[in-house]
Amino acid sequence: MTGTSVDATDQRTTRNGKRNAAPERERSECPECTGRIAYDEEHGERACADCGLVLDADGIDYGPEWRRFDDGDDRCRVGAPVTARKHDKGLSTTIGWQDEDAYGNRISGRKRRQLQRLRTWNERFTSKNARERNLKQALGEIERMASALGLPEPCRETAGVIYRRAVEEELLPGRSIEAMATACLYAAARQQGTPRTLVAFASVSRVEKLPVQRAYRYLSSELGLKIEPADPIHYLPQYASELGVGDETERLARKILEAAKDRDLHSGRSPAGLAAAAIYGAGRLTDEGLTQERIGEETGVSGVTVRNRYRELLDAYGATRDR
DNA sequence: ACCTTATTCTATCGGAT
DNA sequence: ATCCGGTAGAATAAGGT
Repeated sequence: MTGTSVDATDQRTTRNGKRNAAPERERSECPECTGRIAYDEEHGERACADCGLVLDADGIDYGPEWRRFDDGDDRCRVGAPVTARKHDKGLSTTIGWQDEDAYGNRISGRKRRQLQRLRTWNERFTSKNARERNLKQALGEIERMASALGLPEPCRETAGVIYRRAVEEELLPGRSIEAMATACLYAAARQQGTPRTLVAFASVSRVEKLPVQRAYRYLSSELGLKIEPADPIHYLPQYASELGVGDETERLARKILEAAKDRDLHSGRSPAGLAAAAIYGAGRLTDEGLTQERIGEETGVSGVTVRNRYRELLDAYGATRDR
């Protein structure tokens, strides 16, 4: 398999499957002298162009990190993207199980025996030591649970990355692979904004809830995982389409949430609940005819929570507009 | 490992349009 | 008749010791 024959245009993905786009940096003014803020790519710093005040250091370079030396500026990657979901990052060769040649014809008994031997040895080489086998098992478990819970690919990928870090940091000895794998997936799901409850994980996992909880706590403290509460606005598009509300309502809900954010209504509240309440409140203002019950059905947020939130949200929204 | 605290959920009921 | 708003008690998640 040579990389050069791969169609270049489809391979423009990074390791985690995301597009290679730099996030926009907000253009702002220097708080000291109101000068222009410039971003220094080379040093990863954001600093005032006039007085030199450094606002943000150690930025991440989102640009492509490879170049090509022949003519052309098409800096595509070649080959399949590397994945953290396979214990060997998907780099190793696999030998198909079918006893067929490339044209689908049956192959002779002698060849079959040869293939069988090759498979056996390939297996022995690719997962040679205990550590690799553990990794293989854990990643298999992550895949299994993720499918059971319907978690998307980036989430599984992240879980794999976290698990690898846990292995590197030697967090595994003394605790079950299964619990740790479940905890990794739980963490990844939250990081990726597709959270599931701990109970849901316990139901698909082979271990109880408690060990998973402990493993997760251990993980997040030892690895310093920064898991921030999701922004309620992220839930809006999903909920809006499930409920079939119009663009107008969705836009209004977005405004309501932004107003709420200004007044610190977020702290401690569940993002999903806020999003659901915002849609309900917006629907009320635009006469969408949404009932609390229907919101609850589609979003999994109870009517009580919707009630408690949407009043606060509308108050905040009204107050912000009056100013 | 246990306990505390804030939040949300389920079930339920009275009142309003 | 359906929807809204409120309440009580259980469950949950997260943090502290």
